[in-house]
Amino acid sequence: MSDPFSLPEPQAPLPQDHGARGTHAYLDGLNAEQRAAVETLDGPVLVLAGAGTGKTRVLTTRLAHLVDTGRARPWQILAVTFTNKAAREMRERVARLIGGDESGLWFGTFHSLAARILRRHAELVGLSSTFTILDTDDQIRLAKQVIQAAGVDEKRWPPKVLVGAIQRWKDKAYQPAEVPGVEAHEFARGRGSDLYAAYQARLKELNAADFGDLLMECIRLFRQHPDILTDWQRRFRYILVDEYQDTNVAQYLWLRLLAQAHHNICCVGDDDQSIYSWRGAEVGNILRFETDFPDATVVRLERNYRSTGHILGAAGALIAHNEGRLGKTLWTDDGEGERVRIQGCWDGDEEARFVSDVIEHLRAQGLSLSDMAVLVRAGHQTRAFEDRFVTIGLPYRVVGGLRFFERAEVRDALAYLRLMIASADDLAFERIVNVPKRGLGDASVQALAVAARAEGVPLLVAAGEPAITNALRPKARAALGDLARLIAGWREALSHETHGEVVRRMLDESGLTGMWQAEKTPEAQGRLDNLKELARTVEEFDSLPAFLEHVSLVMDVDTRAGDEMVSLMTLHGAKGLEFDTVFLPGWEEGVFPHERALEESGREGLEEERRLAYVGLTRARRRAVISFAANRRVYNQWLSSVPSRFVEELPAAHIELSGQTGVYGGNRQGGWQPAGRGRPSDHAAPDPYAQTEVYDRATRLADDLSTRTIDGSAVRVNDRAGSGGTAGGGRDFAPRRLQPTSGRTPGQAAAAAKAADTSSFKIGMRVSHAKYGAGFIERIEGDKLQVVFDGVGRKKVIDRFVEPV
DNA sequence: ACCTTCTGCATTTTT
DNA sequence: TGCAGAAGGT
Repeated sequence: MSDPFSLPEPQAPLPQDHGARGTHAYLDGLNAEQRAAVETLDGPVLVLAGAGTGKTRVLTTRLAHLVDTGRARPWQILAVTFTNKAAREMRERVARLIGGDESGLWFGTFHSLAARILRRHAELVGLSSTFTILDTDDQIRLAKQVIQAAGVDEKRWPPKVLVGAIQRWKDKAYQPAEVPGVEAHEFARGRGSDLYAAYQARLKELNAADFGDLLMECIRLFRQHPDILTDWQRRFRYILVDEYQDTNVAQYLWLRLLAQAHHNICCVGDDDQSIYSWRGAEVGNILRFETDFPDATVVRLERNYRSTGHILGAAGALIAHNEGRLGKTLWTDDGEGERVRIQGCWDGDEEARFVSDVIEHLRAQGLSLSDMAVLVRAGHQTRAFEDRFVTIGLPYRVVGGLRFFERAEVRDALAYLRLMIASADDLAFERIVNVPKRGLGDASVQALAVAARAEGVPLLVAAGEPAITNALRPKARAALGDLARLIAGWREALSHETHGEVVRRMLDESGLTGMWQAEKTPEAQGRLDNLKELARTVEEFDSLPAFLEHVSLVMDVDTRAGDEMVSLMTLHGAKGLEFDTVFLPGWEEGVFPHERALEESGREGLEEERRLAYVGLTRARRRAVISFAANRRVYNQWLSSVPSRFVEELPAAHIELSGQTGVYGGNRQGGWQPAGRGRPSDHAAPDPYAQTEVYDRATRLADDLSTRTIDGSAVRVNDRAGSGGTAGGGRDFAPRRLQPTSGRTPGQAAAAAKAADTSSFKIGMRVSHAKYGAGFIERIEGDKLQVVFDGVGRKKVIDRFVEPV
């Protein structure tokens, strides 16, 4: 990886055009539309690329074509993606196409590219080129200080909310003075923009930028310094943008500034997959494209290479319920394939059981777990599936959950590193001043802050100056002095030791390692491992600043796919991915579409939810399985719900209903097999679509619950929904709250207690599990064990999946 | 200064 | 329900 602060390379003579159209091998196999999108090199191009229509191929081929025809050298091309993962993948594919010379390409996310530009000219926006990029924690801490300094009640106006408001303003590229009065009024009765201004001022003092600043300050730079803008415009002769439907106003302005001289901008997007409006994305940017670039060529990619006919049919019919689309109809040459399966379940547990049954069934047919994914609306929904998968020992991976660089212990270590690089990073200092504990509480830090402010120096500098800390207790003075000396020592060591060595030394000498070694909790080992991993990762970078830059901008760590595991992730996280089999649970009114989306954004919100459903369906290559539950335990309460309206919107011709027919509509189906596979061998797992067993159990449960714990409204829901002949109880039924019970029924509790004796496992016993490794038993309930695994934490497993160690 | 208890709160999505 | 942050006790 090259130095993040380096300039793009100077221009070099262009190679000759390799010849007439069509002689380029990489163009073979493109369809006519794709080819048009690739070969229309000059002028603005808008590619409306439906799901699975070869969008990435078009983008990468176009990049290769630009280089290959000699229109531009790699470093004259700016390629912008929405995620780091997309950038990585595309870079690799381009490298393959153009044979390795892709290193000069300016390839990355909006934020990383903007940061790169901003570093070059940081002084012009009041920063130095070594400015730090704040994470969310830092932002909130800073907002809190600003709120306190302004004497605003932080109970009524929480820092988190201010950060949210500032972020939204920055998404629209509003400087503090530009925030419209109405919006400024949203926070603290009109003080919003003042607080925003104070926040910005503080950022400059800290020589720091938050995420939104990267773009907004870059725009300010371009606007205030036309000569600099012109340089960059000349530099980037061609611009490519991926996922254009997800760009916000600031990103749009940024692009427009860069492209307005030559108009060689190619944007690829799909209005039907716009799912980030809540984060400031403007679908309108797609519509505006043709207004701002009147001579734009518009190419539609509608031929789908991913999914079967039934899946496309279902998805297409669903999305057709949205208004105000640009309008595309995906089609395929492939066969119809299997219909989209729709399964009603009694409750969330049954739904998880159902999904895991189907997965095992498919696995028994020889399908790979890595080709299957469960896509949920909200992160917490993965939990029910995790519990189930752990219970039956099914390997899975949660994608996009806790991220490495967001763990507390990693952030602490990073704060130390930041201080080694930049003394002025007060936020980092505050984070670690008492981590590990060194007897420096609030009082001491406050006193230090006062003294530092009086001297006009950063906290770290003040801590190291006895003359400044003389007002503090001797003990605190000594502790601060030690801390400052330690950090100074590491910084000095950077000049003659490798940064990897220094980082390892820092972990030990700071006491971070010792702190976690001393901790007896089961998680401690995992945290120590993370710190080791951090030190190892640091060594992959040329320098500490380069590493920190990477951390701030690329929060993810490449999760090794390909393992034999089911993927579990949110619908948002699944954008851009594809799987043979996709499970879409939780299709219930209130959950999906999400109640809050409707409350907050009305019809717009609904349409975005529908696009999310569309994204989910179109992830599937061969099989999509939708499910919903009639009852769900939310917190402490039972919530009864009706199927999502999206279920109803799927045309009968493309779907197949099954299961839970007593609650929601006709039982039309017996068993099924995956299409195109061999005959069912001896069923290792029961065919989950032959649902009589589940149905019986559900009916028993229904009787049980309605007599014991559910009041009349639940029975009404069941009756009403059950009388309908179709899937879906209708959009008229609002979710109904049922009488809360205290966790479980008395019968269940008694049964669990009784069963506890019969196990051969004992509390406190060490056991090991295929996925989680070793741990000790904390609780026993029948055949279920609650085990605290080392480095993983508390999990419930079934006893036959663990062995005594 | 640190630890415990308690309350009160939220539960959408994240570069 | 379960966590995070605040208050209160030692």
